[in-house]
Amino acid sequence: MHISFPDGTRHEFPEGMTARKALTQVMGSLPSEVFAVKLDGTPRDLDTPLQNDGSLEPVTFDSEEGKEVYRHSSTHVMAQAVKDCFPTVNLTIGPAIEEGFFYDFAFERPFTPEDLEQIEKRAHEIIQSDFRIKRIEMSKEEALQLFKEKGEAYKVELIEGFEDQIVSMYQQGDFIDLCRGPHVGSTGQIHALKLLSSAGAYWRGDERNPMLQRIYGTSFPSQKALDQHLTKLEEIKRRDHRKLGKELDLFSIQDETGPGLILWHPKGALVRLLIENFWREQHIKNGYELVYSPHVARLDLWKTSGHVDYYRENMFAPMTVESSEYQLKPMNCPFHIMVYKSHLRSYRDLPIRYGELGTVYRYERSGVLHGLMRVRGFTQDDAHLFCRPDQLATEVSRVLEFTTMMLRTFDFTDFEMFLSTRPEKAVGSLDQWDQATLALESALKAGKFDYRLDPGEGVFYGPKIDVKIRDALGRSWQCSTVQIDFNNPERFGLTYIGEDGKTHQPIMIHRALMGSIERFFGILVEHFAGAFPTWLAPVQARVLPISEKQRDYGISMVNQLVQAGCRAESDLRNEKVGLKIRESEKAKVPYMLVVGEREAQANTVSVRKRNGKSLGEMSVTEVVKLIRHDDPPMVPEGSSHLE
RNA sequence: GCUGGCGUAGCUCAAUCGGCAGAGCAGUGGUUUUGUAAACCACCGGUUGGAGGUUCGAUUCCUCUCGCCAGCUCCA
Repeated sequence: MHISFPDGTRHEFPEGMTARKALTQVMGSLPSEVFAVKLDGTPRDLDTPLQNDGSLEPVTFDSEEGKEVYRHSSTHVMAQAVKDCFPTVNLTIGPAIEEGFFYDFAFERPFTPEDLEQIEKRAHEIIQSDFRIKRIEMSKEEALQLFKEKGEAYKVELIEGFEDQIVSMYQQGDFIDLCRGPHVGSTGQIHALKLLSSAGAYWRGDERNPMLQRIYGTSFPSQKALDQHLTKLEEIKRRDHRKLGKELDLFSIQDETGPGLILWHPKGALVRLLIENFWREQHIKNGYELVYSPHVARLDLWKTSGHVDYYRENMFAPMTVESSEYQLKPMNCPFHIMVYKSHLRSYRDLPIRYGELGTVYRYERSGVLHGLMRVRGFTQDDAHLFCRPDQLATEVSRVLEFTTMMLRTFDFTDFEMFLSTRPEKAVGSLDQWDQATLALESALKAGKFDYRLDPGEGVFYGPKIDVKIRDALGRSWQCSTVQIDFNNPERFGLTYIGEDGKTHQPIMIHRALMGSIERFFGILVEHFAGAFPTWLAPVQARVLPISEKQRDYGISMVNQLVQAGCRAESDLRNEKVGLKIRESEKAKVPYMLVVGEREAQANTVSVRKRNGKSLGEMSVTEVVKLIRHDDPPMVPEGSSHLE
């Protein structure tokens, strides 16, 4: 039997030798960080017997597969600990997730923080005991018998759903769990484990099923790596846009106004205005025409568009006005369609691109609302493109290009693209869906964008490309979306006159680059930790006189800056400059301009950046240059606004 | 919507077993005239989210309700 290794070597082994022994032989000794293997590319236990020729490579925490195996074993350790502490719990499922793991237990009450402490302590003991983790295979009948005896009803339900007649289990100490595997060799290979939180979760994710008690945790190969992760969690808390939004006085959501409805305070509103101005400018440059549309419309319009049939659960209830029903808009598309329909269109007119910062209202279940990220009233940076079939791929390509340019301007340079295909609840023929999906795919390929498939995640009227961005903490957010729609042109009877003099149906593209302004703004706040780049900072410079003697000089500096187009203000309070600096620092003002006796004499200001760096004395003209330097889109591609 | 936790001054948070609701910051008035992340003094500030109940007495216990937080489901 011949086995090849990642270094390109091939070795011969007797049949049935375990992967562990084979690796040990080849590598001299098995490094302690190796806890699993990949056999022909599939993760397996170290003790998997080798049966045929194939390839073998060691698995460590450094790979995605490795992390998954490691966390999966971690959750088994946690489950064992829970069973030890609370023998009456029933086991359900416990997978690895992106940054850790969870396990769902059926238990008569929620776990308290004290319970978690106790469980974590027990988990550490289990790790100390270094139990060998053994794979056991048995027939479905035997497995059912075993879990029935143990009273593990959920496990029985799971096994009953299996098609295979052979079921695998993993055992460590006296703990045995149904599991596909693979796992690390022994519990001692989990080095740093921490339980993070507990919460309710439904069995099989369905709210009609019983509520289970889920415990979240994470694990790392070293305490240091775990600590780093915990520090990052702290950083996420520190940057929370809800916290910063309050501290920086950007926006509020108030009980009296209603949940999920945003009040933009002057500073937040100014940042939003800057974003929107940039957006409008760029759209005009890119061949879009801007339109406005009302916030309500006759319900009939939404019947025609299909929203009443396909989107009702997300719509506010209709209202009756003069005995006809009106609907608060959940989307902008029908309006743009009506603008298109207001004229007879020629093939020469296409593509037509209508853009609007359109505010929509959607009913969201109360439990899902979250700061600016998930709200009930928000503004989409929406556009609808109407084009001929032969223009479709080009238009999608242009949109993708425009999207990445826009996102780069806001310091997002790391994108992931997803192609979403037909969902179960959908309109239109399969043929139309195939055509549209193909067009999106060709645009992705033309732009040389890497992308992944998201099967069944399309919108009811067509397939889409979603763009996710990665923020400064490596979290990904979905903002941009490009959706093809064959359906609405048909529903609304859209036409254009072709070269042949006959009527044809245009294809529609729905697209948003930032998605929702509210959400995008929230993402920006967290990405920059509240320290907006100078071009977006609500206050770009604050003049700080040392004493009241420089009051007039300070005022004249501010006036000059404002005249030159900078957003500047002064802090003339009877306070020490230390306090003024502290407060400007907390307000994340990019430039602090200290003026005292010396500066007033020399007609300069002393420039201090918000990162604490001093740039020395400068004239106002130089400061203006400094501030205007990174106005978009003069920012060179790929450069970061972050300090 | 569901499960659990929480709701006290503009903000951040105290208040023992049910016994006069308190501090820092912010605000206001004054003193100080200040050199790169907090000068000092005084004052003001509350229907303890709302409604009901138990009690001699409720921030505290109970019921309902609104909102927030975490998670589930869903999603821009």
